[in-house]
Amino acid sequence: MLDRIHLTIIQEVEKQGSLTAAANVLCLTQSALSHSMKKLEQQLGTDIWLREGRSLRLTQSGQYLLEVANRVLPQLTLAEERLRQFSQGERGTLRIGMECHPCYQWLLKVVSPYLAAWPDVDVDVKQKFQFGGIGALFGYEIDMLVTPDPLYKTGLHFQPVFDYEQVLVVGPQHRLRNAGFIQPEQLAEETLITYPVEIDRLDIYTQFMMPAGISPKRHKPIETTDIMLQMVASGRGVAALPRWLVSEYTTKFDVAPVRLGKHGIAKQIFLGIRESDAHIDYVKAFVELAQARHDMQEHKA
Amino acid sequence: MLDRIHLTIIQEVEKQGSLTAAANVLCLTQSALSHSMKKLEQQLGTDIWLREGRSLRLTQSGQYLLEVANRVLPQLTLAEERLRQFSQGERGTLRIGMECHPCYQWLLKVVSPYLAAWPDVDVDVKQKFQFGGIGALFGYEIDMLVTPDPLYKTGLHFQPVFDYEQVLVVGPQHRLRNAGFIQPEQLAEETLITYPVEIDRLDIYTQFMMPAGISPKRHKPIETTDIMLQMVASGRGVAALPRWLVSEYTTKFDVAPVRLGKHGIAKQIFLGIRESDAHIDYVKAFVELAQARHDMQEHKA
DNA sequence: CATAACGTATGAATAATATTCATCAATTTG
DNA sequence: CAAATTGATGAATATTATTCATACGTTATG
Repeated sequence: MLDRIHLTIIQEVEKQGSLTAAANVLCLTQSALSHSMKKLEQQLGTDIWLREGRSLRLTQSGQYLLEVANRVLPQLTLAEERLRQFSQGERGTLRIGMECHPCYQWLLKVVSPYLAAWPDVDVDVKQKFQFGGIGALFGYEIDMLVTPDPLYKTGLHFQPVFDYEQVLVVGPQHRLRNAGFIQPEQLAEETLITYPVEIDRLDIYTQFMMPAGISPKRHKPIETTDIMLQMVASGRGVAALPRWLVSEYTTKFDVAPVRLGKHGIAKQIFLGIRESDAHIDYVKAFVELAQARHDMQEHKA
Repeated sequence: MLDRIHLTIIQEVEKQGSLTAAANVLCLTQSALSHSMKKLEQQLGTDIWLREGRSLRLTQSGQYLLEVANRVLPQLTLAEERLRQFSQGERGTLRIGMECHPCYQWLLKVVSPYLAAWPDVDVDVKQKFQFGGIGALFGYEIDMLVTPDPLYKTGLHFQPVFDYEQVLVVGPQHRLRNAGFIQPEQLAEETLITYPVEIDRLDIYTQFMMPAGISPKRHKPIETTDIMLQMVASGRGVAALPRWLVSEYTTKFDVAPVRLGKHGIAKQIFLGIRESDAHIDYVKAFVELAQARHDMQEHKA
């Protein structure tokens, strides 16, 4: 069977000019090369070299094999180099899953410096999962999960990476705009605009209105943050978003944040990975980058 | 070292779904595959499969290796197939050298049916040789030589493939046009047009004029047969060409052949090969094709 | 829920293969 | 022409691959 060693020998013999010289370079004896190639020639049924006195000249088969060697061997050495990079965690693909809209905003800020620091790592972002984010993590659909709902299970590791306050966003001249904070009842006559997800994943429902037995007058799902705030700014309803996100949009739209309840709704985003991946350099680096940003945030607060 | 067998195993395991099934297909034991791959994993420093219960899942490294396998293995099997074809003489490159202009005309007629019969054989035609045609044959510059001057030496094999008469070509109203044959002296006042080669390779000199101590009034070298005959037809000189070649041009130009000397100049073209190549199918086929045409020609005559 | 069936891992034994050593023949070099 | 160099080759040896026997864990089944 035509094997890597044969291609290597042919290439080296051509480079060195003789079996003996090639044998030295390859740390083998001349005899070994001679035996190897003779066997190959017998198996292929064609000579690779014409033996002329004590020198070798490639036959047509030999020339062809040399071309194959020059083409194939680099592919194998590249593969080995790549695998070394994989094993050192220098290269890979980081598939990040996300389960919430604020997560996405946060991610954008982290990925950019990460990509710069790890040029050989590809980052894929996925948003839909058949069995939920945790399932996707366990099922190797993704390698990392950004979520507000950690699930501390064996085999997984979660850590908080971002703290924020969920606030109500109102437009100009809204009657609640200057309230220090609001009570659930004050939303009963409002149109509530949210991302199009199940109600039990909306904190303003689960943590604010549902405990008080209140529903908004109307509920309107909107895909994008921009459109959502545009509608809020034009007085078509109110929304619930992270305070920091609202702050970023106040120059663009005339909207204002209002605290939900006396103490506000405190939220956290978590980063989850499989514990078995914790040693991989480029995974570790991502977690550490997130950690560092989190520490910075706490220091400011 | 990443070797062909490893790529084969990875590919087959993926195809069959398990080590055990792949082992059967590859005519090895499950144990052999397990040992092989474990060793590779240790050398590469990275796992290829994640062992989950009794099934295997490719890691990133493994997926990458599978891609490499799918890309590289076909190249190796193709190479083996090509080498088999080389060994069977079904495929190759036939480098044909030529030393005379009539040779080229003859070759064109033979190559065309040959290429049709041997679609996997490339034919290269070369016309310039550092050490002459024979030298090129010995030096493996070419595999076949078409020449009027065979040299029967050990290691080479020549055989005649074309007989023809070298004749003088004259234009319309030429004073020699209707002579049955001419003597050397009758060329003393003519302009002789020939291909641009050394005089001692021109038969009309070596076999006709030089023995009689005669030179033409002028000697004009012309590259192509067409231009040459055009000049002859316009009365600008006379030329020496094979009779059959002149016949082919009589419809195109108003030229006529005249015998050189009472018995004419008889010429032969020979086909030479290295004896060591005589067994190669596509070489043998070419020689036989030439032989067949020669026999046909003799039969007609 | 026990148990059969199946898949992988592993150490030791064995078989197969590659490599070396010693030597020859042929060719080139000085 | 002697010395040096190169490739080929058979036998001895070392290395490597493969098998065998078996263990361990998972999955399927009645």
